[in-house]
Amino acid sequence: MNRQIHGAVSSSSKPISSKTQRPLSDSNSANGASGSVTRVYTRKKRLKQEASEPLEINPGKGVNTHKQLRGLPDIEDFAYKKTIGSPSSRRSTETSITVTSVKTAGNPPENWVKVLEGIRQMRSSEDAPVDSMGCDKAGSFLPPTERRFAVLLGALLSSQTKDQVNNAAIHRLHQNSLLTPEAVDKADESTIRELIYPVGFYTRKATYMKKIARICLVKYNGDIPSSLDDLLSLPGIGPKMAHLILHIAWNDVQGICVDTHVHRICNRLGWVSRPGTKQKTTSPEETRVALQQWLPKEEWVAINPLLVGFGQTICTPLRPRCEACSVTKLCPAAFKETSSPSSKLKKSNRSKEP
DNA sequence: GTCCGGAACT
DNA sequence: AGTTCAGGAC
Repeated sequence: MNRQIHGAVSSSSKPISSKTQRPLSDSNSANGASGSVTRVYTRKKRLKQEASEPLEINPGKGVNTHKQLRGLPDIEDFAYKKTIGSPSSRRSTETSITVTSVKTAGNPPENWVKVLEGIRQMRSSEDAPVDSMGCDKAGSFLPPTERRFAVLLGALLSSQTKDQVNNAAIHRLHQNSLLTPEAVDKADESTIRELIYPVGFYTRKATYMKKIARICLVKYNGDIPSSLDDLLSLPGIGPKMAHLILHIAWNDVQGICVDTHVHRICNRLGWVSRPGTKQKTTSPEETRVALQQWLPKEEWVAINPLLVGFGQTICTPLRPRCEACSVTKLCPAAFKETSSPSSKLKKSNRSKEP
């Protein structure tokens, strides 16, 4: 039924089931960091200057990354934190911009429309956790700037976390007026950590939240970045979340939000492969680039919730329920991963699969 | 490749 | 008890 952006939504591949919360144990309410809120950021990895070509992404919207970050107090190091735009992501972005004229850079797999329709049908008859929502609904009641910040936080917190837990955490932050960069910047990290618990990796995420809040304040005037590269430069925000945030917060589709489900399913369907080969792609990023080569842009946003839900209910990572799938006739991997007990032995035997 | 912090499988 | 899963940092 409804398929919203899915959001960072339950990235949980686990079949539904509930049971998460657990009382906040005092060992988690560590206060060791409360005094270190303004700690000095350690110098991070150097930007891997592939400085040759000028990067032009999202013209008109983006802020020019490196230069503007240089010389800013405190957050300076973040400018160099990540490799901004690997060669592949660069290419993909360019592709996305020209997609209307090129339409499809690569050859679409046969029957992809039928497969997609089949999956849509299956999805409409089964409920998947992904339907319950994630960061796309975060802060929908807030004014735009605050809503965007809430979306960003929702995306950050949602990974490895059930929607319900994530939503509850966002709710607690809101109750404590901690959904603005100003407030988060002022709050103790330990306070934030306790409020967001038990989202996955809450300690790291509390740290990221503090850093992100400061960056938003200093560099983006209290808003969140609006370009892909600037989002990627935030700690804790990688390709998956960056594209998701762009979609939801800015309604800007620069790329496909590829998570582990999309990655796995596209490979099973034979929709993507390593460039120039027939081998499976080895990372979600590689999958994203390959998928963007041929999938019409109109499908870029919908593909994520669609495949995530499908991956949670039928095309599961382990023992996919091929018997319940309506597109097995079009799937090269159908019935080939019927995990049998001794998965160990099995795995080594089938190192390579069609 | 390991870590993070835990849930949910086998 | 051991393994798998998941996004990102390092």
